[in-house]
Amino acid sequence: MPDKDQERLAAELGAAGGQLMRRLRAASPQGELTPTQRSVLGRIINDGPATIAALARAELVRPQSMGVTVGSLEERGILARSPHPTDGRQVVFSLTEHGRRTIETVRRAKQNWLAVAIAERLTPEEQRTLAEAAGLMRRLVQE
Amino acid sequence: MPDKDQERLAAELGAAGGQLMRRLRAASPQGELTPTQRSVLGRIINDGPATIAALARAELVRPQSMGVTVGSLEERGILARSPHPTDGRQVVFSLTEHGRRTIETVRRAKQNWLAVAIAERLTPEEQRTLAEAAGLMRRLVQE
DNA sequence: TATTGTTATACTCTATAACTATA
DNA sequence: TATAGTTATAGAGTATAACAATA
Repeated sequence: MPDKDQERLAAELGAAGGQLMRRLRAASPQGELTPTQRSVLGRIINDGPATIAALARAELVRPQSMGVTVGSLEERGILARSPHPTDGRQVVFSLTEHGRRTIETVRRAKQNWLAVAIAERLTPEEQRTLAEAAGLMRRLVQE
Repeated sequence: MPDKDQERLAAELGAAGGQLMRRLRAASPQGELTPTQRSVLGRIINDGPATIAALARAELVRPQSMGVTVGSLEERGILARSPHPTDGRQVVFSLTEHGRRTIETVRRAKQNWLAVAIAERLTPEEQRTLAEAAGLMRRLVQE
């Protein structure tokens, strides 16, 4: 059973997280990648090509929702589909060359508001705290 | 200029934050309060009655967007409007008795998924890390 | 029967643009 | 002219439900 401090921390974390996400979305205008798209692409970059169902499980969304996200990335030529070698139901998505270049561009410091803010406004120790906290947040959302 | 570590931290924080917010939204079904609504109510509880414009500035959204959020809370009888004493343009929103009771209910541990997860799955030191990180996130989003 | 993916529909959150009323 | 609020419209992200194809 949570005590007062833990309830307050939950409220504060939710509010701060919401602001951070809003800020991130606001900082990715027009043709750029949205936070959701970046998250999906980051996973494909780290773990390799993946199916919609696998991405949905990893990102904690419904397959239909992931279908929309992946579909928009496919439309933009950032992801390309290919059939699964043995399972005819599955469709594997991988990064295209154009996608790889797009991501390189996005990762450039100028476009990357959050990375700049972290570098300029947090001490190294605070950056370590934040990195640790990101891991803790990952642990909390795991079912 | 951010280095590789800082860029990676930014990406990781964005991804973890996104998952946390999705999980929070999924954990507040039907008649409950959404994270955005909770954030606004928390601010009114802490700082007292406020106008739409003031809430919009504090929460980093446009006044029109805040108008939608506040409007939905007003429809549900959680917030009530009253005219500003001296400025005829402004409308001040405050918590109703029904709103106060709603929030009490939401804050009960059973409904509060995140508080329970924090209490059960993080050590006291990890909780302190997370609390500190929430403050850092607040600082980062400040313009 | 279970899983993968698609299509249709709807809700929340946020945005921009254009307007009215008040200062 | 500037600020507070409203209304209209749109887009992103997510959800549920119903379906087809494959395992």
